[in-house]
Amino acid sequence: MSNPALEPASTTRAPGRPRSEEARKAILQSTLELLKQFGFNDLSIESIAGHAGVGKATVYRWWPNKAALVVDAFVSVVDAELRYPSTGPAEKAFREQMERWIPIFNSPLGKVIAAVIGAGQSDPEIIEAFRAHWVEPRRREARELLKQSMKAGEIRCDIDPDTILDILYGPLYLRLMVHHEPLTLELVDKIFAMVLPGLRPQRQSLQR
Amino acid sequence: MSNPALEPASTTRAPGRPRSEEARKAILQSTLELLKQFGFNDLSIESIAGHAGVGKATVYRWWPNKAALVVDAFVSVVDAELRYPSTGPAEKAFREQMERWIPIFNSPLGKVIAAVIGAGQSDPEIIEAFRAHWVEPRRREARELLKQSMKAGEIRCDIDPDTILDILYGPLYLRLMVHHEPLTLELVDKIFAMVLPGLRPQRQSLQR
Amino acid sequence: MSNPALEPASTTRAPGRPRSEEARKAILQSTLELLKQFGFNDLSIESIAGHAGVGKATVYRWWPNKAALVVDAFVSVVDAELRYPSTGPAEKAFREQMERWIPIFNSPLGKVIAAVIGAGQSDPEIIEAFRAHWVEPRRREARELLKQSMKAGEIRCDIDPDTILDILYGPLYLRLMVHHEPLTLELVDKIFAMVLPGLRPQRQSLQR
Amino acid sequence: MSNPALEPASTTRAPGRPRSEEARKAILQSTLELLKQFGFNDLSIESIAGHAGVGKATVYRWWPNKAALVVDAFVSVVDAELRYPSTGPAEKAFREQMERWIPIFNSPLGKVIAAVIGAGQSDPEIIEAFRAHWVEPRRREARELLKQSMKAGEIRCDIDPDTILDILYGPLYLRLMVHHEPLTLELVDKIFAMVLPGLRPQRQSLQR
DNA sequence: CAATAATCGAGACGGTACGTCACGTCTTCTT
DNA sequence: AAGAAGACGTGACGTACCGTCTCGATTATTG
Repeated sequence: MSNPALEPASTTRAPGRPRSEEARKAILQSTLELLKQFGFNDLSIESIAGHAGVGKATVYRWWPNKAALVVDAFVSVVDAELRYPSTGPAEKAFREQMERWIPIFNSPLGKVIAAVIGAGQSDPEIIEAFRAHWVEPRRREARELLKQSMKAGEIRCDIDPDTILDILYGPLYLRLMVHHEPLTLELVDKIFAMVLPGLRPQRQSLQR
Repeated sequence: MSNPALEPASTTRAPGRPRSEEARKAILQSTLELLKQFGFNDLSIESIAGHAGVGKATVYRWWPNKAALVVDAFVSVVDAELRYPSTGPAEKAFREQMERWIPIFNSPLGKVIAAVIGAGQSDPEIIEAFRAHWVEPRRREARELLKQSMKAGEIRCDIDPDTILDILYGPLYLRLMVHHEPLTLELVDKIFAMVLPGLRPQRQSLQR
Repeated sequence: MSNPALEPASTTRAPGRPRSEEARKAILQSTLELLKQFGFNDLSIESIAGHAGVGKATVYRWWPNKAALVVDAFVSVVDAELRYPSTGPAEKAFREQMERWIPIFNSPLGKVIAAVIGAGQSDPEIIEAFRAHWVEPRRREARELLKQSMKAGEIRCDIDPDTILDILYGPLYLRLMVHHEPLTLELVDKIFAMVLPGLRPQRQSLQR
Repeated sequence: MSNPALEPASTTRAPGRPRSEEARKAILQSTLELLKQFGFNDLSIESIAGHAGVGKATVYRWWPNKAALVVDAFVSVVDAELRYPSTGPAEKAFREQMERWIPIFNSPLGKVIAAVIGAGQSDPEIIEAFRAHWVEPRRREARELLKQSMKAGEIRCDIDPDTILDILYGPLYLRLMVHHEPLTLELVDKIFAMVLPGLRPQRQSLQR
């Protein structure tokens, strides 16, 4: 993102005082904290700088705007963690996965995820970063698991894995964003009760 | 919301100059126009008032904040349309309804809906207004239709209607917000292919 | 200066909320106060607004920059006051005048005058305003008195009044600005001791 | 001020890399150049360093603030010139000296002097630097010349030399700062026409 | 037909945050 | 040790909107 380390490796350091790593970490940490508290709109660069004990200019030196900063903060916390690979029968694996999501969506991180998706509605870069750093890493594994299960004849193979995942996870994201109903473990049960029969191999596929 | 016509019908009119209907329309129209142009975040009440040729106070007199105004504006556009044909078999009714949503979600109005949900992640009042003026009116009818179908034994009755609706519409909203896959009519087909078997009355319900 | 009352008298008021006279006075008053304390350079619009209990935008609405504001403040305090007309023999009149200046130059107003001249070195408008509202009104009277004395044969008439005034007042302003020596009544005595002989009608004028 | 050469001459040089004389010259040169272009207020240390191809810290290492730097810069330009011819009759010496000032005050250097005095009204350090590095070196010689003339009975001795110098030079500085009248050679003539009679030994001194 | 009352437009008000700039200090590597 | 480079915390800049307010003008109902 704004990582100079990604530039072609040069043995010669840039001249001048190097960037303060403490400042960078404090800024990202404060961003997450205040994002949970206030959401994206009521989050001000000024308050982030103040909370991080950092000059406003230092924030603007490294991030062009609030959006880029929030994305960086979100990515930094989420990039390598929170992956729960599962094995065994697909049904059981997905049910376990989804049940693990419920408390996470209800935690402060859930608020951050919602805030990032929300902010992404005004800024294409944000939603793209969300897809690249959140959705896709998780989908990759899930897609693989689904394909194997399809090959094994456990689940129907006339519907692409991504759509299946949308059907399974769509309701969770909907409730995360709209708050019309609580996000409970029971919801997972009901989703599976509804979807399982249709998940198994069908005699005629995609019938109307 | 801001509709005095909903007050108890009184033959006696309030004294004083009545509200200007032209101003109201101009404000809502300008809101939609600028919303499509700039998105929710870069939309200012000041610019709406200016564009509508209206005093800022006139906006604030009738809408408490930007969110309420935006929700009102887009509700005013789609209020009359998009009601469920409340008769016929439930399956067919929902499928037709969802298919009608696809082009709408892909139109500028879809961007408005996404913007409102997005803004709602920072402001509880917004998401509440979205629920009250958008989700709930539509759910009310859909819920009724589902209940009748349950009574008629057409669909299983061990899962509450709201969850069923979350499963049906969740994928649509997810794609609307995240843009990881396109919103096509095919998606509706696949959702139904997956969900229909589980929608019919089951021998044992909610089995794990 | 920034006085709309100077526009061609119109019977119709401008639309909108009228300008707050209290705010205007508070701003000018605070400007003078802080100018005395900090001088021109260390005077910030931000502090003026804060001290006056006024929004920063209100200052910028009416004055384009710090310089215009300081000039306005200076003029407002100085425009009609501090004129000490004197009659009688020119020598005595001027000596009295100058002696009256000493305590004024040593007072806070002296600091303001010095600050305005100082600021005028970076901004032609300031020094012009200083000339128009401070120097010229006082010179006008002094010039008149000198001309009458010349006609009466009391003082030489081969040197223009303005140069005489520069010689009399130059030392005062020099000490006001440079602070190399104190501004005392004694200085006035010495100036007159030096200048009086040359002030009387000379046999040969401007001899080298 | 920042002249290590004034330190007690030591045969042993300080350890480490010696001060770069090129840097010093480039800084002073850039200061003068930018000062003429932008005036004192809009002159930034940052721009001086940039223009001189020098690190900001190098400027701050040798000059405590902008004022000292500016004073140093313009002193460096005129340091060698403009010393009083310390012999001959005092009257003639001063007249010649003052006549030499007129074109200088009218040159860009005059603007610099005015800018420094102006800036000094906000910052005591500036006016002090001006006194120490500009006024005093010149006064020292002039004072000496006056004292010798007093001893020789050429000029009155009941008025201290500094006051005499204020009377002679006050009008010049006044016109330099206020611009109400032009600075011409004629002015010098008039000053001497006015002051000379009072400069000679008087029968009764300081009479009122 | 006035008096009253609520609306309208316009735009000034006290604020808050914006993104930029320069300050004077610091931390790095190079000379 | 001094050089350049340039990041650091700080604080003021001038701008844009916020939501509230005060104007005169307009448009209705009520006495």
